[in-house]
Amino acid sequence: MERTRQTDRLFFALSDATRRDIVTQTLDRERSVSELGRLYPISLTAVQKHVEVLVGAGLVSKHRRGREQLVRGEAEQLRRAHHLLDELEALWRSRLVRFEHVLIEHAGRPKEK
Amino acid sequence: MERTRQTDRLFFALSDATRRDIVTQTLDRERSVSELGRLYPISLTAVQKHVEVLVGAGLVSKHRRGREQLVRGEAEQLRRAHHLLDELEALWRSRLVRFEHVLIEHAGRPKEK
DNA sequence: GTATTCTACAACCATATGGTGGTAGATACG
DNA sequence: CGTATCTACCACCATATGGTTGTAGAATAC
Repeated sequence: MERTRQTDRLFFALSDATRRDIVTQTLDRERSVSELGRLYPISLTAVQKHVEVLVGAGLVSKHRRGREQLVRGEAEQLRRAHHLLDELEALWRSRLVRFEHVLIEHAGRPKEK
Repeated sequence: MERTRQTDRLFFALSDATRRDIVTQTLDRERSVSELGRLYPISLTAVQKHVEVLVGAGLVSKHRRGREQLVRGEAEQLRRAHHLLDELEALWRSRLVRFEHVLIEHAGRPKEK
């Protein structure tokens, strides 16, 4: 159930274009919050909030260097999102397999009108 | 930009546990809205709203059969979500590759103190 | 026919979200 | 030192979200 909330946060964090871009921008090299702020036409406070959402989802991490706060994209968590989708698909597949199994069972018996 | 909004909707739709479960429940066989309503401890109206969000994201489709509205999970769109994550990861990889390239360039020169 | 079921839709409410501006504390710069 | 920069935090606002109840219309069941 805690895991569920984490999944919620992960997908929610990915549901905003600015946040997705922040992840992209910070995957190759760390960027300070104010540096990120210059990339978008919104206030620095707004960017800070987006970063906080991403931190909560584990998609980026923050750590201080002097007066600035460096943001780094966490590729691991991206893979986790991937894995979660795999699980959904796997769930689907297992259900489909069961469904086909039922079909086969039925096919084994003479069809009734 | 329209594509971006669609991506927003897709991830947002996945950011709620009830909605994810609805997708799971409707992937193997169609279920009516009221049938889904019995699965969760919330009002039928709330379930209807969740279904609408999923329809907007393309994760399920709805079609009438008599008085009931059948909901079917769309595995294709799940795969699209998968693909979008792949793109994010690819973006990350290409950036990482560039970064490593820079490292190699630097390694080619004598280190300065 | 009447009654029941399934759905849609409207109104409403509490909270969350995404944005703003302002203030204040650290840190770096000249 | 003083000043500029970076960040955190607070209050505020508009809108979205997730939930409720209630009403009404269609299709089915009896």
